[in-house]
Amino acid sequence: MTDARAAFHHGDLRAALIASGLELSRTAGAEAIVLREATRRAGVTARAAYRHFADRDALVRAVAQAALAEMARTIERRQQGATDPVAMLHALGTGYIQFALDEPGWFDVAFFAMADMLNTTAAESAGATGRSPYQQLEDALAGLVRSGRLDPAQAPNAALVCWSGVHGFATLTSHGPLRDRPRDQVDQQAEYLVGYLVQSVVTIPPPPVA
Amino acid sequence: MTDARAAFHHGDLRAALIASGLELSRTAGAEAIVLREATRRAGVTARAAYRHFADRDALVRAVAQAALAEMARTIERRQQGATDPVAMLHALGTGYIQFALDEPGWFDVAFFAMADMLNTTAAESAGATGRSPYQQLEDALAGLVRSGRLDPAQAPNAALVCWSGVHGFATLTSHGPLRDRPRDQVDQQAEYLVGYLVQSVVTIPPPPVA
DNA sequence: CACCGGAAGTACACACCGTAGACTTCGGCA
DNA sequence: TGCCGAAGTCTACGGTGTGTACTTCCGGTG
Repeated sequence: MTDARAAFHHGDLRAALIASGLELSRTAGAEAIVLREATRRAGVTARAAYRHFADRDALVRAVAQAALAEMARTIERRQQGATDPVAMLHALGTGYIQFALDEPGWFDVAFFAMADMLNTTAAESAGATGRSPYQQLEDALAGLVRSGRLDPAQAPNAALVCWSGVHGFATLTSHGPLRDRPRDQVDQQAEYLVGYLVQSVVTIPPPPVA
Repeated sequence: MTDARAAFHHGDLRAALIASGLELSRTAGAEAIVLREATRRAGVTARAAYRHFADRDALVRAVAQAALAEMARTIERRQQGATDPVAMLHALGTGYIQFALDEPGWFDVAFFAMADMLNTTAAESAGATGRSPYQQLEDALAGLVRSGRLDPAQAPNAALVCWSGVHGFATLTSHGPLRDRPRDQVDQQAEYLVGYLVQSVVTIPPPPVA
């Protein structure tokens, strides 16, 4: 659908619009993606966008997938060289948070992509190794299970605890109440939190409270 | 500024606009707060809103504070009758999540109010007991410290871990990737997560990883 | 009591947005 | 060569936030 022959009047409008969307959302988040401005930057009439996207929301979703892929790449970069599953999980957590802090606009849009669980595992949301952030979490936990440091039955719970904790922290510190805290303090707290979560996971989690 | 004598041509337009804003945002979140529609519902010209709010954003923030207060009341209701600090903390966590699930629109707006840490402690964001959700967290942890179940030096870290975990879970399950999960399953996971966090807090947390 | 100053609300206007329908351009295939 | 369908343009509509200028009406002061 977006093969080379689709390059027609324009070069590849679909890709150009997504690129414009990334520019627009980088500083001001998802709501800054305005269809008319994106087409303007691509040197094309507003209505032309409708040949490639059903409506503005479809464009935003496409940009979101691109942002999520950017996030996956950031995480992969952090994980580079790590082979120990514990180190992998730790790098995943800090990479997730780092991306939210360094690219708050993209983190905001990426959440749109995540909003649909199916998209989270789509190829467009993946990094160089072809894994989306959520799949990267699954991978890291699978590594812990293989190395005998995590009860397989507890893996889903561990995913929940880790994802919730890291995502909450990322949200609170990038858009939320804690967004004005000095960066070095936030980095320190992130390090603490991720260390805390990783350590929790490699211990047997408590059973649900009755 | 909003005393009874301010009731002039209209009854109390400021309050009426906030009420309309709560209606509008209840189902569709913050972006559904459209100034013209709010004034329309108050039976007044669009421009009249500017006598009470600098711009749309100011209205949204005011609505956000009201939503945050609603959240505080939900939590208070959950805590009713609990005296044990552990039970208080547990009820806080589940109340926070319950509100996000039952009122996703208001939870979305409330985050706008939280976006400024000062607002989080403003009187308009408080429940019947005059405490905002963040203050309720501080109170619960202070109770744990008083009862000797939490090292005072670890209280800030505990706040961070709890808030991040609960907020992340609430976000993921109300607007995020997990929003389509069946409600009873989500409730079960919420119970697990909150129990997990509470138990973590009453244990000595691990030191930061070097 | 008359009056008038300022607060509350109105009328109109503007630029911008997302999107619909009909038209034009252009490349590849018969 | 001729034509068909994809890609993009033109024009238009209703909606939005917001600026400037005007009107309406209350409450305190002479």
